[in-house]
Amino acid sequence: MGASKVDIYSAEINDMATIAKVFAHPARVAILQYISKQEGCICNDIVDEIGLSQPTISQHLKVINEAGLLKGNFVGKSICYCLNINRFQEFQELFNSFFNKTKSNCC
Amino acid sequence: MGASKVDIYSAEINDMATIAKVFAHPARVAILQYISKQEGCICNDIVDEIGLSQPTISQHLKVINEAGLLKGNFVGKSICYCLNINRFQEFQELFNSFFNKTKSNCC
DNA sequence: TTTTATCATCGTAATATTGCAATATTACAT
DNA sequence: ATGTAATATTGCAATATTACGATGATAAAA
Repeated sequence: MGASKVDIYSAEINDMATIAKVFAHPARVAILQYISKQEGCICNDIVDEIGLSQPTISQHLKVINEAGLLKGNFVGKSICYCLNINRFQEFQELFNSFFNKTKSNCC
Repeated sequence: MGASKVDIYSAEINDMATIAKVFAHPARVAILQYISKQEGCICNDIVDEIGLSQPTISQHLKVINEAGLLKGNFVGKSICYCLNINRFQEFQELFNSFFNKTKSNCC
């Protein structure tokens, strides 16, 4: 196989897994941290900062973006990637809600 | 490829990704939720509850266990799985620390 | 217009993950 | 000891992910 049986779980559970997947690769964690550290949201030195090729970084950015975590502003020929904090906060709340719900009625 | 270049990231970043991977599959999220819901930590009807085969569930349990999230008590020939709340709480704190750090100094 | 820089996409190789059938192991009961 | 129920392990097929080189697309600069 290799494909998850998505249809047998509730939407809530699938959402949780989908969101977690974004953070389930160190490159994406590193990208998110790096972007957030930049004042004024500087562009693609991400490739230089992290040790991966430009296409690979671009691919990871796509995953992060599809999760709604990016805002991209064009500045000349570069793109300024910026964290979508609202969405990020949403994720944090979802995680906490999952954690709290799961541990609360535990044995 | 298919293999992550783990050696180019800090331990903190790799830890974050490793932990997230546990929650990055709906079966594992479902298993955790189910286990936590049971009063007194009941045994392996997880297979019936979720719609996957016994070997598959066993495999997912192994992943969860290797992350330190399970306590297993033998009760006759069955095993009572129980959430390791301390570890679970640890994970929650790690996530929150990552979220807070990342969003705090953002553009 | 041509060049140059930045980023996305395509194609592809290597590896990982998911899921299950078959089998092994474990632990109790008889 | 033998049988049986519960769980783990193995082996394999299908699919997903990761990474990169090559190629495109776009927009400023020359």
